[in-house]
Amino acid sequence: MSDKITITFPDGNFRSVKKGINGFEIAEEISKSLAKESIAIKINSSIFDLKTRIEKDAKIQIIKKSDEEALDIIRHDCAHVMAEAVQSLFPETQVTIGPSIENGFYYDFARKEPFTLSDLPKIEKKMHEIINIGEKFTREVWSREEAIKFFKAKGEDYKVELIEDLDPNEEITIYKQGEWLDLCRGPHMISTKQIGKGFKLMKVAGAYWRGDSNNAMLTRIYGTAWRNEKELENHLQQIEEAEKRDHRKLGKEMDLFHFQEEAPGGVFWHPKGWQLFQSLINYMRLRQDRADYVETSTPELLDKSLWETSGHWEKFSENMFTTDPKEEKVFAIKPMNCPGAVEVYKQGLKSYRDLPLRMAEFGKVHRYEPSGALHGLMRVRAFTQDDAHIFCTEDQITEESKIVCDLILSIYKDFGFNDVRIKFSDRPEKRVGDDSVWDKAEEALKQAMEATGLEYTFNPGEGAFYGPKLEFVLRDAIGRDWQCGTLQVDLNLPGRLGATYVAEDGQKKIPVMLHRALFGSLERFTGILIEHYAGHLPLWLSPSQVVVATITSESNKYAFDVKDQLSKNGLRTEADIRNEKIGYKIREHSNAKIPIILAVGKKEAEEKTVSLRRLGSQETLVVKLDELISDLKKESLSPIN
RNA sequence: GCCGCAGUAACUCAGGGGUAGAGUAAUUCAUUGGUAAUGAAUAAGCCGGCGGUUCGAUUCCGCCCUGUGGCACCA
Repeated sequence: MSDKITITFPDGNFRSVKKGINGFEIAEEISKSLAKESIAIKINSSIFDLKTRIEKDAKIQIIKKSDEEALDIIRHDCAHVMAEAVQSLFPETQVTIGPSIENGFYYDFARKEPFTLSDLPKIEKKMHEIINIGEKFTREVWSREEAIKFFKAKGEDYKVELIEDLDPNEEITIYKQGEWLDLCRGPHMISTKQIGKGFKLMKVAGAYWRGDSNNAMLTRIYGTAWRNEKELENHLQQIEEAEKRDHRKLGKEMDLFHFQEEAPGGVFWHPKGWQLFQSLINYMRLRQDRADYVETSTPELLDKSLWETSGHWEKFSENMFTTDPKEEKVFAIKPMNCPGAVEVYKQGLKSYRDLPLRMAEFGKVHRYEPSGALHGLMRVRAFTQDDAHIFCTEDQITEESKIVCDLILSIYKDFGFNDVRIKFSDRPEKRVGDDSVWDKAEEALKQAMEATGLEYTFNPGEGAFYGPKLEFVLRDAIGRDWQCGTLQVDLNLPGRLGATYVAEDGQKKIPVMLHRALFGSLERFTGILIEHYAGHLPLWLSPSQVVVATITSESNKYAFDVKDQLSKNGLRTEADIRNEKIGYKIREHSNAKIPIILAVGKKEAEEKTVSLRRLGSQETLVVKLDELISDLKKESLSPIN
């Protein structure tokens, strides 16, 4: 038997090495600098500690600190170092879990007094000390009994619970760094020193043990970690950039909307915000008209019994607003539009010839969202859905679903959202209807997805209580994901609410109902657009499109003349004839995110021109008034016109 | 809903057991100017609400409301 094995590198080169060699030794054989740089090894597509012995022929790749794959390991190491720092500073603290996450890591601690922001600098300082010492990470395999005994003795109840719940066949591995140790699968780097300085503790938060609100609340510390300080700096700057785009901040600055104490989760739309909101509705209405939808409107208050019949009451009564019973009847404020839509459908006898019937409604719904969930326009208690219910036959599900998918993607493109992901969710635990019906609904939706050829990910158990659903997640200008559109195949509610149609054979049948929303919540979508565009709305959406600003009062008359002509041509225009310097006016209107500022003075008045300046540009352009009007008329058209 | 943090002038924020502060905005006056802040003066506050401690609370303590960062939830 040979004591040699063959390792193959990513570039296809291979070499014969002694059996039982580890990644560090391989790196050293190649070069000293590589050995210094390396932190882990990929063996046949799984990542291991650098010191892991290789016993068989394998494809390997040395992971250097500068590699993309290093991030996860650095972050996980950071979590361990933070836990050590915390336990050395606050010995009464129990550790639980501490994974790496997007952009960083966290660790959940159990402690009587939750940590506060003011504890972070101390912990961070201690972390730097631990990193500077350069404690070696070492891996050990323990027996289950040994591990349980050890953590029990230490009073680490959560760790004991974790070990007890591990798969009995799984090896129990412990990672030590200096004196401190943790139950962990790894991998880790060689030394804490390799973490470097590219990390920062960010915030503290409460988090339930094992993500279950029935369990104890732990105290979680979040950190961000990168390969070097420059990357960290970069990340912090990105956070700042996102804060600048915050729709709550911009909404105030642009005078779009406000919230107040008396209406938690309710939006007060100001004239400009409402203008934007209406532009979106008008756009969607046109798109729907062209896609053969009809539009309806149904009552906000419906007898509670209707919600019991639909099944909403059973699942969501806790989250529904109801009226104070002035008579026997209790009314519920609608949290969804579907029962109303079915009632409209049920008026008059429907034939298979009427199907598919695509019925839209810009319905305002109210949901009692948990107080902690509220967030600006993104999560409110009263919002407007661009809802529609497509009544169709089972045979039509695939085609109709495909049409909806195409419509959604086409609409998102009009706002510059080209990166859209689709999630497919199937039956949840708490649901209505027989499994055979669910089988049919899920199968139909899957077939529809096949027909579109679009890629999707699978979200088991996340469907609506009446049917499986698709969710459309779009990525904005700075790479954040927002879940907006949805399509749900419902073979349950139409039957429960008594909808029928007469089929070709003269028999009454129950139609299928597809629920779909494209923007989802208009309020939320407005918020997303504000952040996506950083307040720089395209001309067609901008509530104020043009400001005509005078240089001196001499040009007031001309300014009003320009404003009138633009207004007559459908451009939302204001004149600013205040006794202020032009620089002041430019600054103010730029801050208010007005897309186009026209400065007019003596010269412009004489020549019938304007001096045009666009938001975000320092350039000025002198243009003839009539040319400007025809250009802006074109530019301000919505994408559907 | 749970854990942490916050609430002071229209806005952004400082302050702190003894009559409340700044910048911006507003109002008035002067200034008529060429592309991101002209100058001066004036006025502006139940210091989120309710209780408690105290001679005295905007400040300290408790409860509540709202917001906020997470967790949980999201038809």
